Amino acid sequence: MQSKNKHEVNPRISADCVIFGFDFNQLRVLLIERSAVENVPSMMALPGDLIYEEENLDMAASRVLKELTGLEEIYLEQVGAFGDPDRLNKKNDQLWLKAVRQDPDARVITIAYYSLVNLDNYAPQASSFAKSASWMLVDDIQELAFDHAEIVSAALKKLKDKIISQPIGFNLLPEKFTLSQLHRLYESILGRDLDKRNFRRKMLKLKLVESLDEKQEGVPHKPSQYFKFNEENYNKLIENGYDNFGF
Amino acid sequence: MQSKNKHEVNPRISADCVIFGFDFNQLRVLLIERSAVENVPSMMALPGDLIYEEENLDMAASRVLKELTGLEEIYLEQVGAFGDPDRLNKKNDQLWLKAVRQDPDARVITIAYYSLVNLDNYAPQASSFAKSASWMLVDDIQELAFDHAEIVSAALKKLKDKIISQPIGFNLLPEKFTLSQLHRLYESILGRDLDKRNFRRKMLKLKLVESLDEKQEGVPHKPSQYFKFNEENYNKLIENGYDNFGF
DNA sequence: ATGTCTTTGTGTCAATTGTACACTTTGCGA
DNA sequence: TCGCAAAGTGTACAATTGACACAAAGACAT
Repeated sequence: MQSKNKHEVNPRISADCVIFGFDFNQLRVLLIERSAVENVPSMMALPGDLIYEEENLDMAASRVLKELTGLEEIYLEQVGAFGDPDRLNKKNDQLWLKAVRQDPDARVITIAYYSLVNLDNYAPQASSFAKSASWMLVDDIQELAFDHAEIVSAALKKLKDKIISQPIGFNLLPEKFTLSQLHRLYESILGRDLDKRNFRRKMLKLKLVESLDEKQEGVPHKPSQYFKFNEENYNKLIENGYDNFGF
Repeated sequence: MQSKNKHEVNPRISADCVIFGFDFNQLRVLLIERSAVENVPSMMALPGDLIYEEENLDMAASRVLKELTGLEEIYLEQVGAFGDPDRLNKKNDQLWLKAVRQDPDARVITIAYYSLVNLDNYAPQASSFAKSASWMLVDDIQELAFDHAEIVSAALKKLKDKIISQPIGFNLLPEKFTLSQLHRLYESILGRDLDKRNFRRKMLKLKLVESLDEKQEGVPHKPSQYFKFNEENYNKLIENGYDNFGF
């Protein structure tokens, strides 16, 4: 590395979080509403914050997550860094920054993360940026503030890649769940239909799920068996070098 | 995002490159020698530089790559951001920074990239940091400056994941190559043996390689057929949603 | 010219995995 | 008791994987 010269940039660094949740039917992302200012209407954005001095990048992302959802020890994975010089330069983004920020022209490089949370555990927090957070359907997301739509796409792509090689989907479900729910979860992440029988066969053969002595109650149809994730078998599988859950 | 407060950090941002090459037998990484100062012996490090004002992250990595190798339009992929507050705090790293840098205590967050180059095209450049660059065997890399060993590991992991789903390995080879070379390339990246016949069968069935009317000459054994990568068929394959080259 | 050396290049068979597909079961509620 | 809605289940065929061994080509040395 070279010593400092006039070309070098002195940017601010933020962590932005793509927080995925699953409503038992569709995949959702927790977005916050960026306030309206003057002629700029409000707009959805990813939660995020600048990184603190004593923090590493993962800690910053965890902090954002905690402030917004109250959750800790959540599955979290880095998506990557987004740092185009003009990533904050769309017209409305500029107007908004000028109205709100002390240094609206500062370059901001963001480190993006995605996390998987169980919607049941989500309790909206009264943090400064959580004024109006909402779980948007991934498929409905249109325009977002800054380059956040691009970040969501990258996060989703990463999630798709990951979920076919590691059963991280369990993080989106409660401890007990039905195979139909798990099936629907995989379909909604991958964006395509999966054969029900083949899906079940695979999950059961790998022994990643374990049947509980409990069934659904009060549903107007045949009640479903509950299952739980078998972490022990999962660890055995990956120890033995198995890394393809292949859908 | 919130407005600035005393906790926020004002780091410098660099791009570091893990440049992979293949010597037809083993996978190598291009490292530079960090100069010795006072009581700190010289040490190998990744090439990198701080990011300039008008540059995006990919451009910074390309620039580092060009300055060191003279190469442009090279396969380049982001590994991720490395930003632990203490990533520059090992004792020797601190001493070195104090001897060399104007602001040795500045926090530096680095965006790591890996790139794949064809060793034949490599011509050492006389850039400021390229004084003594050398292609080290990946398997021989021991201690590196800062957290660079960790970055190399992460890059290699990413490369392994990628190469089994996309045939990016061709970037490490000249235009014409033999199937044995390609075979050995996959083995050296994945770190395990692959059955020769099964490997050839798969590559040929996918039509990713195309036989040329040319054979090796002057080798003291049966000469090998030359092949080239068939990009057209590759594009057809991925258009049709095929994403598993599966080794 | 003959033999040796080294690497290339090739086929088959069994096991596993993927894929397509339809009907019965269960419990609720009308 | 009937209808409804989702759960749960098996089979047959195709495709892919994985294991395995020997002949062919050319260079070189004798």
